[in-house]
Amino acid sequence: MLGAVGHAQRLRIIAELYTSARDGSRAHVSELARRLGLSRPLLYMHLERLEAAGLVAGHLELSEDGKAMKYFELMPFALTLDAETIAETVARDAESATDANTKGGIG
Amino acid sequence: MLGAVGHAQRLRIIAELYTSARDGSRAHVSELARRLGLSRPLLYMHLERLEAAGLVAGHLELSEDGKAMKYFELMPFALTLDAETIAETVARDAESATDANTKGGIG
DNA sequence: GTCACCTGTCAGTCTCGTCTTACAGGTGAT
DNA sequence: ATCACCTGTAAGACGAGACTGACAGGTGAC
Repeated sequence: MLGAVGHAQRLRIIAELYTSARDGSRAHVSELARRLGLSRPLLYMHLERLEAAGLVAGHLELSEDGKAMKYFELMPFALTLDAETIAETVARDAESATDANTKGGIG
Repeated sequence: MLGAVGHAQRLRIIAELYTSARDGSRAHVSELARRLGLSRPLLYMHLERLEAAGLVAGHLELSEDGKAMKYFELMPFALTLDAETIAETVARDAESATDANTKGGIG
């Protein structure tokens, strides 16, 4: 997930979604792309990454005139980033990786 | 800085430095590389990045037998990562970028 | 001298992620 | 039919970053 946040464009996307939600307005993908100055395919890719990390959620809606519009909204998230937390997370990941090897090993 | 943390190997390095410090022991670069299973040049690169982000600090010492040893220690850091913080940071960055263009422009 | 340690850096490779271009499909308005 | 919107995906260019191997230099022990 830190990988998802570790990129300037993605931070800009989060910021834009945040301020939009703050204004009470929503933006579909194309509109968002125009505001951020990104191409749509590129924005799609970033949104996929953010969605995979659970930071945003998108759903397709039909507007009044019948056009399909995909709206994205920000998911509430908060995590504290310090050395201790990182150490715990890494240790946990190492354990589960070992488990996977132990239990479901090929040999 | 999120860029520095947004990589698995770097998280492992931080975790290793943290647990080492917790044990009261220190590790020089070569020792660290062996523990993590990384080549020294690679570890150097990651440590540079972490040092540039202010997460670690390294200093060269002379051991009893006169050998040069470079020790790295973890700097205390903690940051809360949520949408609001990100939005503020992005806004601030955009401002300072505009300032830079306004003030120090070439033309 | 040779070996086992250490630091520090450079040149090159190779993978991954970013980003653009282009396509295919759907709707309503003119 | 043509235009202006929208979604969604695939192919390829491109560059940054990760990673390896080799090198130069220093120390103490045998």
